[in-house]
Amino acid sequence: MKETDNFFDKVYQVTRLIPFGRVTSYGAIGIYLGAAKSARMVGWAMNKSHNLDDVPAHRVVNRKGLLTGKHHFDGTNLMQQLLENEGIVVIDNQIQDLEKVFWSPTEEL
DNA sequence: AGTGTGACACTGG
DNA sequence: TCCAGTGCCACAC
Repeated sequence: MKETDNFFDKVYQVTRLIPFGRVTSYGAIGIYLGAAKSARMVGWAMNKSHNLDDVPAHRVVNRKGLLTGKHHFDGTNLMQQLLENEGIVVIDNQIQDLEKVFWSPTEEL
């Protein structure tokens, strides 16, 4: 077991804590982890999260609310479907009313 | 030990 | 608002 996974583990933890019908950005998670500049790492962690089914990566999007990782999901619009299923309006991989569904771990967690 | 890479974020034009 | 370029950190090879 590697303790170095702490970073990734945290990412998974926060991602799992995302409330239903809410989304967050990689940067927000990075800030919460203390690595705001490593927002890219968060995405990498998500890549590994594919191994885990407890990580709702579909609730994690970039700062623009764009489903950048959708392509990485199932290769289809599964990510968007999941978000819409939670009441989030997604058009063309772009989350609508992002301000309303946005969830900040640093503020609400 | 070094290089390449990435599901980003920020700034400037 | 959008496009392009830059910085940034941590992981994989």
